[in-house]
Parts: sequence; structure tokens; C-alpha cells
Amino acid sequence: MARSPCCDKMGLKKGPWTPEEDKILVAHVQKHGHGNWRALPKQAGLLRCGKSCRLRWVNYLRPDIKRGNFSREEEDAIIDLHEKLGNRWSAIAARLPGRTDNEIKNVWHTNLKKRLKKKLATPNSKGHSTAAASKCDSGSACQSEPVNLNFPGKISSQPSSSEFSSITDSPIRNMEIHMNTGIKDEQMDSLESFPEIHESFWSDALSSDNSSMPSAFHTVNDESQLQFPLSPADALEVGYGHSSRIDDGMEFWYDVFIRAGGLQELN
DNA sequence: AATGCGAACAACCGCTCGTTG
DNA sequence: GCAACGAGCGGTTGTTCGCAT
Repeated sequence: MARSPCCDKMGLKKGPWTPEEDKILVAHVQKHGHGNWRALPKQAGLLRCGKSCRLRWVNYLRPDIKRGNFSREEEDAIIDLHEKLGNRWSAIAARLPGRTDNEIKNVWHTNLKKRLKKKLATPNSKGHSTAAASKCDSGSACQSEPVNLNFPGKISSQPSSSEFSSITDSPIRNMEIHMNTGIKDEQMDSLESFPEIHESFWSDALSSDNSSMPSAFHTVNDESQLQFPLSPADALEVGYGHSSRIDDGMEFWYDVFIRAGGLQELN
């Protein structure tokens, strides 16, 4: 397929954007939108290619962009999501409001990779992130290996309870799903449809003393009672109770909750 | 003060995918 | 079915900045 010349065209500017260019681009997008990036620079009077304009807008000028350092929660979420999705930065960014794929990619390469390596080097590290992360480190593969999916978010694939094997402490967290062929397309699709977090989930969840754990979840007395797939009631009962894993973030809980049909309960 | 080096981030490049004629 | 095109994605590079020497 023939490639478009894009920025190679003579006369088009490259390199860092000036405040003036930013102003022009913002003003133009606010006034006319960005239906056609290729035509935009000409219309706006910018000596840039459409690709460059799009990138500048998406990664820097968009009004909903959250600037500043990543919180610990955001970093943990990135690690978890990277474990599930691999190097699919845009998919990860979609789960982190206000953050761009480029930003996440940069943070991953500069911070989080190192953090994971450190965790790996620590004998008592949690380990749940590191093994998979190291497999995925070089790219989006994460396939053709037994995958520790970290959580049974693939409940949609309706595994039998025998496919899960409880390993250590958390009733859900450490269930392993061994699959012969790794993550399948439909499972990735399932991850893609990760729902927006329902407002009332947060208000309920954060009413807990520990802001990282939904109050809606209580430790079950007998973890072996858990049956998969979980009913909404079971999901509400599923406990965690292991403070060392508190930093693992909320989205896991929400996913379990939603997949168990908990949203209807909230509504 | 000058220099070297690494971290962080912005931007570019090349590719794939989806759409359209 | 095919080619052309635009948009989007992920990998990579270039630049800037802060810190150590």
C-alpha cells in the first residue's frame, strides 16, 4: 500500500511546538473540531502535518488531560493493566482518565519497569506482577504460556471451578487460569469492554476506613465456599483481608463486582 | 564553573487497520 | 476485490533538565 508522504513534505515544520502554534491549534479545534486531521493544519494555517497536529492535541492540548506526576494508585493500575493487556498503551490509557498512551508508555519505560525489576529482585515480593510482566516486557506477546491472569476477570469465559486453583492468601487474587494457548482474542475483547466505574461503587467503596478497599467487600470466613462464576451476592462477600495487597487498586474489585452482575444491584 | 550522565518527556516514524470509492 | 487514504497505535529517537563529579 502506498504510504502518505505526511511530514516529509517540504516546508512542514518539525520538532517542538511553540506556544503560538499551540494557541492556533487549540483555537481551531475548539471552533471547528478535528474531523479531518490531514486537512486541519492547512485550514488552521499551521505549517505542520496532520499527524503532528493530532499527536500534539491528543497528548498535550486536550482539555481533559491530567498533568503532573502519576499517583501510586495510577502506577499500580498501569502495572496491573500492563500485566493483563501487554504493551497496548492506548487500551491502558482508556482505563486511566486524563492520561495519554504516550504518557503511560513513558512512565512505564522510565519508572515502572524498574519498579517491577526491583520487585523481582526482592525474595518476598508479591510476584504476581513480575512473572507476567517479564514475559510481556518485550512486547505485546504474553501468549503461548500458561498465564497467571491475576484475577478471574475472565469470568465471562465461564471457566469451571476446577480451572481455578487457590494458591495462597486471597480467594480470588491468586486463582490461576491455565490456558493452553494464552490469552484468546475473545478474552482480550472482554478486557476491552472493561466498564466505566460506576459512581455509586466508589462512594460505597471509599466509605471504608481503608480507602483502597471497598467496604462492600467483606472477608469470607471460608474461602472454599466460593463458587465461580460468582453471583452478585458472592462478589459482595468476597474478601481480601490481606493488607499487603491493599495497594493493588480498586479496579480489580470493581471488575469482579461488575462481572458478577453487581451493577444492577447498585442501580 | 564546566562537564558528563541518566532520567523524563515530547515528538517523530513506520506500521496496521478501517473506510471509501 | 483492490487501491488509496486517513486515523490511530506502538516503538524509537531527540531534547531538556537536574544531579553528581
